[in-house]
Amino acid sequence: MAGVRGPGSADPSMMTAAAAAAELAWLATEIARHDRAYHGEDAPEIADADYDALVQRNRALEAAFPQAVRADSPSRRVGAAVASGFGKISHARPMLSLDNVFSDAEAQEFVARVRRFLGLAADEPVLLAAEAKIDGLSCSLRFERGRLVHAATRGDGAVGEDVTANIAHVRGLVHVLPEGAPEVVEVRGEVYMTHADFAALNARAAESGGKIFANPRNAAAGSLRQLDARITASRPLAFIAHGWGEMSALPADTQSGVMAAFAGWGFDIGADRMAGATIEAATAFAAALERRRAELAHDIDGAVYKLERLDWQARLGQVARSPRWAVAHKFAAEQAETVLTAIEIQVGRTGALTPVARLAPVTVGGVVVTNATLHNEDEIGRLGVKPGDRVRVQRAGDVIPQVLGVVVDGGGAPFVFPDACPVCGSHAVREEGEVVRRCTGGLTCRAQVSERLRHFVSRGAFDIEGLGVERIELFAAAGLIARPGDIFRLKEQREAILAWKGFKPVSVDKMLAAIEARRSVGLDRFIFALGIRHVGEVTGRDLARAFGSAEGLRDAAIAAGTDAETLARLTEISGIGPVVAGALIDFFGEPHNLETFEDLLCQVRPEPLAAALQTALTGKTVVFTGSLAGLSRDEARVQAEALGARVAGSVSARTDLVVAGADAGSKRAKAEALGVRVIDEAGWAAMVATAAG
DNA sequence: AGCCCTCGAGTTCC
DNA sequence: CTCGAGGGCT
Repeated sequence: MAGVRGPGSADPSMMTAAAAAAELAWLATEIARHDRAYHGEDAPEIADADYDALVQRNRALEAAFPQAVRADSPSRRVGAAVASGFGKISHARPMLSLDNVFSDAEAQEFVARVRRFLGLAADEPVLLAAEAKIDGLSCSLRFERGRLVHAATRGDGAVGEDVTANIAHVRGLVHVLPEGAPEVVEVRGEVYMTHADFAALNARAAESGGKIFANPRNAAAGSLRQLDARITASRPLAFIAHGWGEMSALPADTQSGVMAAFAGWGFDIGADRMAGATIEAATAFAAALERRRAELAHDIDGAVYKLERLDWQARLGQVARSPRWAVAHKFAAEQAETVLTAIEIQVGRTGALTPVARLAPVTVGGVVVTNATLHNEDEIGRLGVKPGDRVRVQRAGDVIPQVLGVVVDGGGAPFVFPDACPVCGSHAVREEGEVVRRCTGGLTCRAQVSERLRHFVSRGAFDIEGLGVERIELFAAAGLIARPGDIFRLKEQREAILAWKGFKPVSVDKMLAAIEARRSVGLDRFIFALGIRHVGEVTGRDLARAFGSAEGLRDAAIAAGTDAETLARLTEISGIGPVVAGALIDFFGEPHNLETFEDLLCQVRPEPLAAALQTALTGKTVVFTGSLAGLSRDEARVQAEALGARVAGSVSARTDLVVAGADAGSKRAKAEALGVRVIDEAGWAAMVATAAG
């Protein structure tokens, strides 16, 4: 920890913001710990008066430094919700995952894509930083004025868990940065356990009857996520840095340069790395690493390649889940053989029937696998698998079990894919040209109803803590919940729920508090939660931006059903084409959906997205035409969108600006005919510079 | 018409 | 994680 070991007594008005932030971080952890002890079974550790002193100190600091109030501030928590465990920390920059490649050819393709996006000349070298990909769990360490203010797990990428108290004894990281380090530094890396430490830990556990971990990764995760930080301290964890989040200044202009600076500050950055590599050198590095895999002190699951030039990284930006400037080259997955005992059919929220292979338990890559998806009807045919066959399986990307093919034919009868829903018996049809077969039962199908509710409370949607799949299904089966709005009326059923076996007041109240907290929810989550076909997290966000309110979306979708002009406006939104627009019209055209929607709106208030930065281009529609010399189409689109503009493909009366590159043809002529403003590439570059600056 | 990039929807195991 | 499909280019 950054030297904060107890409640300070300094007068808040005399403190620096960084000192206050550090102390607030400590207070948040400490108060949460006492709350748990108080609400849970453990005996309280401190007197009530001392507890009150902590809370009051927290309040005083927050009053003096309102900008330092934490997302996980004790003063913000509702009642028993504090007993839920770790505090939450919002990442200043999202913690993304990486796109994967599985061969040298795919790695080459990654570089080709980078070249295309940046519009590089063929002879321009693209240099990479390559490093071993450690199999641990990601962690972000935030320093302000050289002091560690918090440590957070990745969580869902946007919000992680506060493990500040748990990293105190982790090897390979520092708690205070040297003089001259930037004001704000977020070092990201992997917390892991070596093979030797893992074996020793399990040996100790075996003697004392403690928990045996399946592999070092699980041991590291289980050890870090201990509510009692003293247990974590006794576990041999280590940290290797691999990147960064928010930085008020960068100590170098290349990936490897920044990492070298981290090493200079005392962080372990790992020995298995290579700077300034061509893609050929990088893949050779990965191949050599794979050969040495068994000799390494810790588990790795591949190599990571990142563009060295940070200015290029910034230009490439990211897609929904991962940056465009980095890729993980995964090693060949471990394989195993087992018997496929049965093929079962699951029903998803859209009614899709998905076949799942039940397998005789087999260990693959350190984990016992018993299930594997078979994706769809065609995949079963392609693989030629039948119940009773001996099959080869692997964990794709070392995670998801996958059936590769038949090793020994078991002689069983071929699997016949059902044409009726196994849950409700309704007809299951396969649309022309589609691969999936769907149950037509709709809301009469129990599986679809509970899967929809499950989607509603899922992580990207309402994300209600304490209300998981099991409880949702239990409440649905008991008739307490039929549609989403009912969740917000559950508090009226408190007594009924408490009468059931296995429901204690503490946990029920915690759940009810979490439900209450979600009466205010982001509009993007709200739209995603509705479960409209073809509308996932990203499209939900796009729609939230475009309409600003749930009612606005509803009205537009209803009007678009009959009005061609509204429909045209809908499909002009980037990412919305005829199919998605049709799905929106269908959804709001269905009286039952509309009722459910209105009912839900009586219970919750969707909040419009925080206003994006206002620039000269916010809300404007831009069209690019002709060939651009300094940047690719893709990059131009990303630039425009970052400034709040929409990029359209064709010029119309609603176009605000046309950027005409060399040899612009009909679009430019049309823009001029319509009186739309036309600028050239240099004019665009200037506009981006001013708007961004 | 065809290609590439994203996204959505399904899945596993801890 | 993987697959298929939608959207937006060329």
